[in-house]
Amino acid sequence: MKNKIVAASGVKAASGRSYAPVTLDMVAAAAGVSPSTVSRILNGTAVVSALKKKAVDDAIAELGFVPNPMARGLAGGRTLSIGVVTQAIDSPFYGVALSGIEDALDPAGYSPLFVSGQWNASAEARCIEVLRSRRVDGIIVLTGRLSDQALKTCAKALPVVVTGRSLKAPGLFALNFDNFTGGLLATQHLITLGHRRIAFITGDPAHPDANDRLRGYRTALEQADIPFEAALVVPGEYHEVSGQQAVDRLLASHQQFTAIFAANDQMAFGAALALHRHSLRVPEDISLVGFDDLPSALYAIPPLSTIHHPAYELGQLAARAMLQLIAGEKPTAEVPAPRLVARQSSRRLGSAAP
Amino acid sequence: MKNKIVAASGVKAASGRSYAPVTLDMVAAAAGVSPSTVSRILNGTAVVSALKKKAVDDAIAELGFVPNPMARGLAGGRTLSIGVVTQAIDSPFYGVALSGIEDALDPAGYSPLFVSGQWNASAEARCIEVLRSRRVDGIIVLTGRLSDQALKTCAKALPVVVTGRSLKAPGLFALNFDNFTGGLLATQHLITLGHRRIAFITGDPAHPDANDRLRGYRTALEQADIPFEAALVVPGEYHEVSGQQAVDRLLASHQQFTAIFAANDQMAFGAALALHRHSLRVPEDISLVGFDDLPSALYAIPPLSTIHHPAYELGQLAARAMLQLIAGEKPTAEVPAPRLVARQSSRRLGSAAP
DNA sequence: TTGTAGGCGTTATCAG
DNA sequence: CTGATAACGCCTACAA
Repeated sequence: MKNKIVAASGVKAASGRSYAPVTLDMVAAAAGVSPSTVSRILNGTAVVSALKKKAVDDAIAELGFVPNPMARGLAGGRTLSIGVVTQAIDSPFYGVALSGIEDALDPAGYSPLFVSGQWNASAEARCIEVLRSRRVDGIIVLTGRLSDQALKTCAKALPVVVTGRSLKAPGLFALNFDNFTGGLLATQHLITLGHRRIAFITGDPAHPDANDRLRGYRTALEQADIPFEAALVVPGEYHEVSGQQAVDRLLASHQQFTAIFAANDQMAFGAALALHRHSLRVPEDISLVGFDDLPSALYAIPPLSTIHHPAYELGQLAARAMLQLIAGEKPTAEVPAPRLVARQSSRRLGSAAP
Repeated sequence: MKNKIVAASGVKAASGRSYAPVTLDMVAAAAGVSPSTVSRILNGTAVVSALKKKAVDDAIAELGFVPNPMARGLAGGRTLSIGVVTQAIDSPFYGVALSGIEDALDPAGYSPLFVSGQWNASAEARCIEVLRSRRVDGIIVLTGRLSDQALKTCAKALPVVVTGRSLKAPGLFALNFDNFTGGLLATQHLITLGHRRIAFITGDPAHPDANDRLRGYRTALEQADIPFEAALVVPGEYHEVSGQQAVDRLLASHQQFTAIFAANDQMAFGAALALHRHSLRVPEDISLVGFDDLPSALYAIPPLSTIHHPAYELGQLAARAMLQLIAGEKPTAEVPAPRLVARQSSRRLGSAAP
């Protein structure tokens, strides 16, 4: 059913003609059947004789008919559009995820409707109102600040897929990345390289994932019998400036450290710049590890060691889960496990060569 | 079916929703007026007595009524949504522009509907079909590959705002950034610093802006009486890898050069990495200038000198122009002029200190 | 200034 | 299997 819609618009695009309001009724007339029959063929709602089906398919192709989503939404109660609450559409991390969502939704004939919550619970709540008023068929929330309760309530009204937290509720599916293990891996990596005084730049404490990453850091230290030192943990806010400031503060405090683990890549970039400004080289003087594996991590100087966070796949998974939820199936998607990507920003303590 | 209320709740119950649809009719009933009066107040279509207006406004607030965009769209009115054809929603440049669009549209009650064309004319054509089928009130095309003709045709059916090219047609408004001057400024900057052998990494030749930037480069050379050398111009494709490869090729060709101007920041980042890999320092050995002033340019090491391209403002301007077009006004927006942002990746030729 | 009636393009519910 | 017919929620003449 869905494929037909895509095919139809493809044909129309290929013919390059300008828009004309071809309605379902016109198709019906052209095919010599009733509108209901056309509708049934379009939606696979009922079995139709092969003969009429062909006649209708031909008419659709001929006329370049594209169903009107408005009318469809009004009559049928669905809009073939999925609301996506993101925090910042221009974030390097979310951008990739959105791209994954779009790609997964498209073949099913659904369109994403993006709204930005700006890391602000009340803005997010407003976003959800907007989406509802537009009668989206479901809502995907990319790691926001809404309370679990708010999401559960929302899920009573329409399917919800949320990333960045674990949560169980009817009509709701949560897709959580294992930030704890990610933090663990990153820290273990540095420990394995011989580092013992490892500074940590935290993420925004309001994010659950930030705390998980911190827990991973602490656990790795414990496992290696390295005492935790609060002075080596500096607060950040997940963006570049905060990483830069964190390092400035760290340096000003005269704490000794040979490595830095930043809770995300953006802060790692800021940290790298601060180190550079203080004439500290990465990785010769200080090893640096980030988190997320943004596309740009590969082009940092030196290329950043980091934890791979599959944002694109996450978007795809979320979208597919939503499609399943809508179809009444139970989503089973699992987020890929975190994986360390060792590049050139980290090296063995005291080694001259990499 | 006995009456509307029963019918409505029946539908909702069937689809398992608890979201109570408040309709315009209900508002009318609550306020003791006719539906058309409510509609008029909602749209400002006609003058209504202050008394009834207040009653209706109260009822709307009381019931938490939100007009159904589907019904509104179907009935022939607006959908309050603007289609935005972007090339890659996860591009650092476009992400910022989208953000500007969203922010400018929101206060007017419009929502953007983003679709990605992937730098592919036929995909873009399909995008436009999708947007039209969703009955968007207008289309903003962010620098695509569609032919001017295709855009003009499209503009006959609904308002179109396009960036990245100059074009005049009824119902169409083009917002073009002055890429030529940008290229000129960047090159002049390097020349002023004493550089004479300046390599240029081009953008994808399929983009008009890429050629304009190249023209700017050539013109600056001419003005300074520096002979143009084809061997110093290497093709790129606007992404990091291509910048990296361009430098590899340049170095392999044994051409002498003291500076590189990359047609966008992403290629400049790739170029910087390639230089780093070849143990060439920026800016001590090679000066580097980019184009676009991506947010991350500020955090490159060293921070990248570049041409400021106001992506966010561009998005805002495009959105506002669209709003004007819809209102029947003639947009007059002008894109801010390009501006050089000198940071640390470029310095005077032969100088030891910055 | 206000109300009434008809229709926008589909889907869903009935009979046949 | 198929075809009328009634919604869906709102807007816009047309009438009053």
